[in-house]
Amino acid sequence: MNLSIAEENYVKAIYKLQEGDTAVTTNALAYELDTKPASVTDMAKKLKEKQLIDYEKYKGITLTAEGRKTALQIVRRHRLWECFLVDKLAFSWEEVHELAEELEHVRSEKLTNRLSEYLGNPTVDPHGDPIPDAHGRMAKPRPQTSLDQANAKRLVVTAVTDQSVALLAFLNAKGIRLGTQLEIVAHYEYDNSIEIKMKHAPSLTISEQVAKNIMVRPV
Amino acid sequence: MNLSIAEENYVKAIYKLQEGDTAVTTNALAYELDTKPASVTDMAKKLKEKQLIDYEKYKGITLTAEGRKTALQIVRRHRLWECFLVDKLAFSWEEVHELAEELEHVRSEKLTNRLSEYLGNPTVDPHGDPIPDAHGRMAKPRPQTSLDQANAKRLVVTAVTDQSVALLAFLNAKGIRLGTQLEIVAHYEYDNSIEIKMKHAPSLTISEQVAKNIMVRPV
DNA sequence: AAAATTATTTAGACAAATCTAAATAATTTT
DNA sequence: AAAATTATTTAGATTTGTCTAAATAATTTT
Repeated sequence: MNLSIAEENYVKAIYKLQEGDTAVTTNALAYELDTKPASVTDMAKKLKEKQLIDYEKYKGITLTAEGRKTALQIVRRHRLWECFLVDKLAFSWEEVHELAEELEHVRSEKLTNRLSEYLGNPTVDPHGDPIPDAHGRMAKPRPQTSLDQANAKRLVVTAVTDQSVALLAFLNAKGIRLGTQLEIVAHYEYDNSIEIKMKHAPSLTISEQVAKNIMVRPV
Repeated sequence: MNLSIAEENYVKAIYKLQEGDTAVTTNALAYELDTKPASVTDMAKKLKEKQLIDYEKYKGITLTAEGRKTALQIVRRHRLWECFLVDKLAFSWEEVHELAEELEHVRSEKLTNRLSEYLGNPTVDPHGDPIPDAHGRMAKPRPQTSLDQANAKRLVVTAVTDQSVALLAFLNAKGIRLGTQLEIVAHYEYDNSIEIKMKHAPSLTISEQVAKNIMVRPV
């Protein structure tokens, strides 16, 4: 099936928003894609026609098996290009998302597989997200929670869920990246802030807002 | 200026067809882009509006200085990606053109320059075509002629002007690639064929049609 | 130089992807 | 359960890039 770039972006966004088998709403998708609900309705009809999604008026959207397969291919390409940009071209993690958004639309399986091989078949991208293999299989992420939910004291950063340039640059500035080890010093209900401490550095305070997007596991 | 992929393809095609300051005709451009003359007229108006081309009804098309600059950026990206695919991902030269057609539209100067650096700032692509540098400057290709025009006997292949998969695969099969040294054994007017001989191989016969697309210089 | 041919442009249409404004359905509040 | 609010869809318009068919300009042939 030959999809346009717009169609690919919809499929990818639906995949991202669909937790389990909860249907994705028109509004949520419009917000995610920075477009209008009316446009989402239009596209939903097309993608249903192409059997990539299940869609009934007013009932929301879910991917079909075929749609999920397509989504995983796009995600695979996106994350492999991110690895390439960081590992080979020395970009920093907050710069690569936008570039990968463009590169992911080059739909050549041969290119994708060669790129993967060239990079040593990585299983996670620079933000800690798992990379689907050529068959769409993904390593199950190890149990992780967001930093604001963590009970353990000594933690390691495994992923970042919000890939906005702003957040990633902020974390960069604070010295927080994948694999960074840290301890929770205190959690202040008073102003919803968390005090953390990294090795060889003074402790620092971040908001719960930020902590929600930092995934960690006990070390 | 933000150009669409279609606009970029027109600018690139005009650059390719424009020899010296001869204007490019509507028909030639339509043929090159596999579209209709009427569509070319439509797009010509848009590109004139954007000051990328000079265009007067019935008088043909030439690039402005701005248009030439844009074209060179696209050509630079195209040829760098071709180098990447051949040098790093082990594609053969006939496979890379189509992929580079897509990759060339990722318009990030930072990416382009990092890629160039990563490849060792190459000055020619896998087909022997020169790569413009970040300022649009290109190494002047050394004097070369097409194989069917060559007078010298001992020659080296410097470029291939037609990048169709068919021709490149044909040359591959015959063992002809960039840098290949050969001798002209005979040129038969009778059936417009040329007999050539490469080192350590029996002589072989190719048509003038093919020879026209093989660029050579005396060795 | 008139006729025939070829090249180019115009006019009007279409598909894809989007939008706004209005209508309708679903959900929440009172 | 009626009213108010929110979510979604429909209808109709817009932009981009393309097309066909017809009209016009340029060039070539006779």
